[in-house]
Amino acid sequence: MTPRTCSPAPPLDPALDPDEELARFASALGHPARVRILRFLLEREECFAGAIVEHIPLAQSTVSQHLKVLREAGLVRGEVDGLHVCYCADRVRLRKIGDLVNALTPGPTEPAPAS
Amino acid sequence: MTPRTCSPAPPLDPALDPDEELARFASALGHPARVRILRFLLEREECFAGAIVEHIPLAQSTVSQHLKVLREAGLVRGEVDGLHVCYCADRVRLRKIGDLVNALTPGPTEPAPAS
DNA sequence: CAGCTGTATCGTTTATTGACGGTCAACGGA
DNA sequence: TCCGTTGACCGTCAATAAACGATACAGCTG
Repeated sequence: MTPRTCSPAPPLDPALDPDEELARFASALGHPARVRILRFLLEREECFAGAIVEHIPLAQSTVSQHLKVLREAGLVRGEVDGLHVCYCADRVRLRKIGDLVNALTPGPTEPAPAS
Repeated sequence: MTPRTCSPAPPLDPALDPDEELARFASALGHPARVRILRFLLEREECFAGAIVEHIPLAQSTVSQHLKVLREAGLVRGEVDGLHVCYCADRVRLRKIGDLVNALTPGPTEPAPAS
């Protein structure tokens, strides 16, 4: 069976200059609870919202808000599955953030932006 | 002459759990003006504060605030050089952020945390 | 259909952030 | 010594974010 992975590709705002884009992602990661949620989702490949709420010592509504922020940044996707909502971290998007950060400091591990 | 590189190694708060640490860094990167400042510093290897203020369409005091945030996150160092303050981006710290983000998504380019 | 359950959203409160002008300390030059 | 320049810091204001309880809503289940 498929391990309940979320839909493959949400759109991404194309009209952002790189600084704004990076700032947007970083901003979404800029709260410990959100990092924690993200890490939790990454550990478990997928899970429904209730599990997250149980894992995080915050009110359900607060967790939902954080999930919304993560969703809007595209770091997380959620899709309704009957009664539950199944959330997944978007690894591709996360990779992209790492790339954006690494691109700031061209160095030994990052050959060159090149053409 | 030395190219005005800043001092080598400021301390780093050791007692932070990884989530908080990442959130802290991300939070510092979470504003377009700060990303822009950082990029500007990275382009120029070093420069004094006035140049940054000229480059960013914000009041001097605002830029100074942003520099403070970047300084407190350890992304930037500034040292007084007579009348000026010489700012440098901390490439090592920036690398570390990239690593922290990439470590979230162990994948093809990131062999494994291993033992 | 009625009720329960899992989530999202609303409205409120408090805390934090962003931007600004003003000011102050440090320094260098006249 | 006096002045101009540089940049940090302070106080203020407005805007945004974080947290919560309450409520609304959608979809099962009886």
